[in-house]
Amino acid sequence: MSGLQLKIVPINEGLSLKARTYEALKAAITNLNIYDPGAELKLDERDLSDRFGVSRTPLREALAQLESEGLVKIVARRGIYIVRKTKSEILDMITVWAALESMAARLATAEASNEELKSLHEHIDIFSTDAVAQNMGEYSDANIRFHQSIIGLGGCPLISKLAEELFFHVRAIRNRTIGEKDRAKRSIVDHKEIVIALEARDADTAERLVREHTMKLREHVEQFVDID
Amino acid sequence: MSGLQLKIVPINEGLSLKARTYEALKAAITNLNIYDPGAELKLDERDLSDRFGVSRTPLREALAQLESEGLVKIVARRGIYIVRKTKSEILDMITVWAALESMAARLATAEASNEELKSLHEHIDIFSTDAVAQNMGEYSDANIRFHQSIIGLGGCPLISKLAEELFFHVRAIRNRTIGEKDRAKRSIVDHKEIVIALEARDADTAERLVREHTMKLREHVEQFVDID
DNA sequence: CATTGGTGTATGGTATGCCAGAAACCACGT
DNA sequence: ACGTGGTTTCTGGCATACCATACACCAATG
Repeated sequence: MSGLQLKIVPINEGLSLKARTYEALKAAITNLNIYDPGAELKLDERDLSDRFGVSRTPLREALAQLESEGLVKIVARRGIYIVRKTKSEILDMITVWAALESMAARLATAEASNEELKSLHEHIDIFSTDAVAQNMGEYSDANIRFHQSIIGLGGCPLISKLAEELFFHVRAIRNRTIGEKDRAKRSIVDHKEIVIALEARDADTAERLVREHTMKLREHVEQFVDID
Repeated sequence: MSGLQLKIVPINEGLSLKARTYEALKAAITNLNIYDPGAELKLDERDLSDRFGVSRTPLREALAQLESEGLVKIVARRGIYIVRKTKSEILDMITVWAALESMAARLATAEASNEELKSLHEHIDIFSTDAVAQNMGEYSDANIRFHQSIIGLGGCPLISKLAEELFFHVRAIRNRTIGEKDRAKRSIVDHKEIVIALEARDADTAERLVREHTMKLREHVEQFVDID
């Protein structure tokens, strides 16, 4: 059998310095709560290149990429700044999220198998509407996985990719939206209705429910979250 | 009056070399019909830096940005390749476009003024369904402006920005989809219905019509366009 | 003639040094 | 004390030189 053959593992060795620097920077920014008033938003090329142990060249290329993604802003001879999204921009992102996920739901009614749709229950059924109140953190994770699953079931990689980028930004203000038990309970009910529509292969209803659900979040953020 | 004051024009001088190189490269790629079998898809850093008259450093940063936008692919020690989107990716882009524009239409029913909605007629009324056949090129431009206008009336800058990026890619295969007079005539009818729904402030209908209209394009591309 | 190992070249990756402009600092004159 | 002008420093932009590897070519070997 294959025991006689050498087991070759691709060497890989990791990617280029630029790519690794990019990842490290992104992770660092991710872990920073940029909406804290005291957050350190200014970066310095030379300082970073020292701390990462790479020269400025790959670092600069990583930064340029982050800039084109809108995470940082580079100003010549002034500095590099981590960008804080405005509230308006975050609301727009949620709107686009709603557009994407509702389209994904529509597609899922045609593309997803019964088994795939069934798997959505995993993210909901573990929480009775009472249990939600118990552990908000755990619920929040399951909540995210639920929405990402729907997007995945749409079978459109581009939607998944775009949604992931949006999620990255919205995540930063997430800790300011959760915590209300009432919202969470209502959310569970919404999710159950969405699954029912998906399993009924009712594209119009699934799309509408998903859109309304996400736009509810948008409204909530608009009313109760203050980040500017 | 202001005639006594010096008229100061911002010196500007143009942006950084990196930014200008980026624009030049993007324009060059735009003007290249990348789906022609004989198109030159391989780039060379040193050659480009010579021809643009800049060093490799800003050129590389421009290329890195183009890569993160998916226009080129850089392979270490192999070369830089202009990316040809697969048919599947293009279909996905049209799907996302449908999601975005239909959401924009929904928003427009609430956000746009009557005057703004009225302005949509400009892109349609000049073409009777007969005149369309006369000048496909001119119609095609008006067609694009019509859709971009709807997206603009949604009042969500992020949707506009994303749609513009998508448009850039889809544009490259556009010349392979137009030309059928029947499709163009049907398109005019669709557009008129969309405007009616918008002016009636009927969000559900406007969203549905826009989505269906764009998904029709998707279906058409799927059936009749061959780019792989 | 086919295979194999070496060697040169092309090409992207990285390090480094210098440049120019912006901001902070300082000294001087009023 | 305050405004003004120069000077120093900090910082990103750019050019250049060198590095490492994938590939092509070639020669030696059977």
